[in-house]
Amino acid sequence: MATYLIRKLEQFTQLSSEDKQKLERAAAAKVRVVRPREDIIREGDKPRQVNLILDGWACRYKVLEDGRRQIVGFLVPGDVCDIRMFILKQIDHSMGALTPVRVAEIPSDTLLDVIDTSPRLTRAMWWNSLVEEAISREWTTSLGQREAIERLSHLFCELYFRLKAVGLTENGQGRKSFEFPVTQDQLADATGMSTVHVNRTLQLMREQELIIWKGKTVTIPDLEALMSVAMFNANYLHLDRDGHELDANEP
Amino acid sequence: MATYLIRKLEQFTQLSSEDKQKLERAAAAKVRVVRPREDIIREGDKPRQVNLILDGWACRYKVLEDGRRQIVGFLVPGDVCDIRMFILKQIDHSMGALTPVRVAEIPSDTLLDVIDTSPRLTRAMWWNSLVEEAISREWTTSLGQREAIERLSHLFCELYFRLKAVGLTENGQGRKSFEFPVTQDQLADATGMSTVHVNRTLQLMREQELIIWKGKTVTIPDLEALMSVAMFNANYLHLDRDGHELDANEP
DNA sequence: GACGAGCGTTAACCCTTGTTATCCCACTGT
DNA sequence: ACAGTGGGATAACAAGGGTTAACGCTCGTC
Repeated sequence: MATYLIRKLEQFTQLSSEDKQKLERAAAAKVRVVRPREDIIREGDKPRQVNLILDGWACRYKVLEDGRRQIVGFLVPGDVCDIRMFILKQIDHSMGALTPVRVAEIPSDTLLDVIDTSPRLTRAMWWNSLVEEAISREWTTSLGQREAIERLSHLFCELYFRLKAVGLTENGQGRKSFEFPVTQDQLADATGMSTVHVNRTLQLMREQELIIWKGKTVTIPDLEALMSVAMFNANYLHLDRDGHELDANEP
Repeated sequence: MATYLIRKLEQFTQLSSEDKQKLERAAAAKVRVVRPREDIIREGDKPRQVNLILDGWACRYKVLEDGRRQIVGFLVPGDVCDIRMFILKQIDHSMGALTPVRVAEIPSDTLLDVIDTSPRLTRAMWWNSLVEEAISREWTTSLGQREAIERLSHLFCELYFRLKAVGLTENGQGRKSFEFPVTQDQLADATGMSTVHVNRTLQLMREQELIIWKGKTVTIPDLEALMSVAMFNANYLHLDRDGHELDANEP
């Protein structure tokens, strides 16, 4: 159940089989299914438990008074929606399902207990939330400095590396691909662009063979080219366990 | 020494005098002075200690390969630069002084010890980093959805509330003001706008009497008006200890 | 007292991106 | 077979904001 989370945490540090079992048990407690467009948590809710994405895609988003919406992050399998938030009186942003999503509802106490009894897990969960913070800063940088094509390219790079870390990418004949069940509308909300301009820019990216996007599958024919356009530097994802360098050509 | 940090944390919870003394002692250990334009920490550095801003203004920023710079957050007195980062191998963004800054260098162990021996402080520090995350998401929202005048207005609102929390605002004749030693250039890097457009937009804001900015002092003649333009909702700063509502008219 | 650095201000022009409005296709339910 | 809906693709036009290039003011320094 918690396979993806475990895979992700193991990017940071090796977990003992005991640690893994603890996570598995915690995630197995209660599973909820959320349909597309439904919220997993809504801004203003009081945090009661911690939500772990088991399957499907979701996003964090904020809505302005006049209805404008900004997606501030994508949530993929293995992502924990709201760890540590239980010390706040209310959540300051919403999380909504983009596809059918299976969520494990872990009672705060259970998670606290899991963490308290394993320093290694504590560190791994800290690492995880530091990475989320770093991703948020990188989004700010993208929205502030990168222009349309760079911004989209950067997002595809980010998602490729994150999905690779949980084993949700494929690598056939040097072409990397992954499931990407997001509409252009949602992509517009995430990149701060209009739908029309997202579409225009995607056409351009296809022309330049930066991505191939058919149905719900995105293929990256040349990751280094995409990274170069995006000025993507994977350091902020902190995936370099044991100082081992990230390499675009590695499977 | 740690006065501002203590004031900030007390927005979240009452601290015992013992807690406060612990923080004071930790902050008194070693103080470094950083000159304007110098870095407090540079991207790629290995975190060795935790830096607490005692005095002055700084910012977090990221630089793209081609030199474009995005400021991803402002650091004011009482802000902790890099708590929790010591579990990472390297820092993923730089922090630079905007004015002369006095920084307390707190050894990681000291801080861990302080936190470990006081659950209340632990929670307060957690709360603090959750607020920082929330601010980062709000910046993403601003850059993605708010247009120039809204974006600048929002930033002034954020800074007003943050500075109020540490006692660095004044409130004479209903007009709120604070020291704001930031150049239009830096404001441009923070809002993802060009310097020229920052200037244009500031002129507009002065015309509409949203702000008065003379020398290094910003005055807000009508906070509610500014908040309205910015579509500012202070919830994300989580300053509502004991469920007490935030009110623009309160001193 | 002259000079330059740093910062703010303005104008003219242009380009990236947003807006509005169609049209098309694939899917779904009846 | 039909309409309805959601998603994608395009075109024409408008506008917000970037770029470039001046100019001016206030310091601090020699």
